Amino acid sequence: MSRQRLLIARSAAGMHGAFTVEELHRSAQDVVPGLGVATTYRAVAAMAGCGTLAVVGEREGRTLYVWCANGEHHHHLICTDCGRVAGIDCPLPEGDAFASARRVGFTVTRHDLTLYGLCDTCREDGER
Amino acid sequence: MSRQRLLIARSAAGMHGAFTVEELHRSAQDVVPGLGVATTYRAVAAMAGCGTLAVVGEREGRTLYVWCANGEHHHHLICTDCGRVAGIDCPLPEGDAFASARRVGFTVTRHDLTLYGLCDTCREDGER
DNA sequence: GTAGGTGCAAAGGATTTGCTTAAAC
DNA sequence: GTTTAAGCAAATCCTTTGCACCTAC
Repeated sequence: MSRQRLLIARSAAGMHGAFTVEELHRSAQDVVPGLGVATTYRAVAAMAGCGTLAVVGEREGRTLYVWCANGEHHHHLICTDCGRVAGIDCPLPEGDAFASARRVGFTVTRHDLTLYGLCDTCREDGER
Repeated sequence: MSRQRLLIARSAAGMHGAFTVEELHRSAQDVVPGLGVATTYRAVAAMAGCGTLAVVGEREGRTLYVWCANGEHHHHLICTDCGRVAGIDCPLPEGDAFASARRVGFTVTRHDLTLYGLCDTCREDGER
């Protein structure tokens, strides 16, 4: 692994909440001056491919990612105000989860779930 | 509502499974020769805004939509082979669904869930 | 040594926007 | 009559790609 990829990964791990490629790139440039955009895009693609980054929606046309070292199956909860992210266990009931899927003849192989809401800080700010 | 929007909506309703804007546009052009791409994009934005269309992922950089006349809260199950779509009830347990969310101080306001799998036809084709 | 990564700049391509004309109500 | 949308083309802008050079192993 190259120095750049390592430092990009470290920057990603240090991001607060969800981020765009552009934001990650800016952050990584603090540590790697002259870092090319393409390099960041390629690093993001690699990390997304191996599950180290996860897509959690988009903001104004830009894909949002989160650092996601935890390899277990889980989902993300995004604060719609500040972008803070929390990982949560899969809340889908195990066994008969997809009864309605079976009813229509489908076999479920994968699912994407993302929760949106307000973190405690932003909720309090809102009430103020 | 203009003739074009009506016919675009009708085309969307008639699409088999998930579709891109481009595919919808081609389909709508069969009924509205000379239809502009921008018109289709604007119609899609309007329909997505009022919930008549739902986003269900993407294919090669193009956003995938499904026709979604059912106003009730529900989710979609997409066949990864043929793109066929089935609407399903929300499988998230009502009451204590988001215990882990509360545990991290979040209030959940919204969630996106999309299931992927194989429809009966494609599963049988695969086994053959 | 060689396979994979980097930087730069140019290309690609989906989506949006400005503007004028035309249809809806 | 006004407001809303259509159609066309140009612009936008995120993302990818080609290429020559360099770094990791």
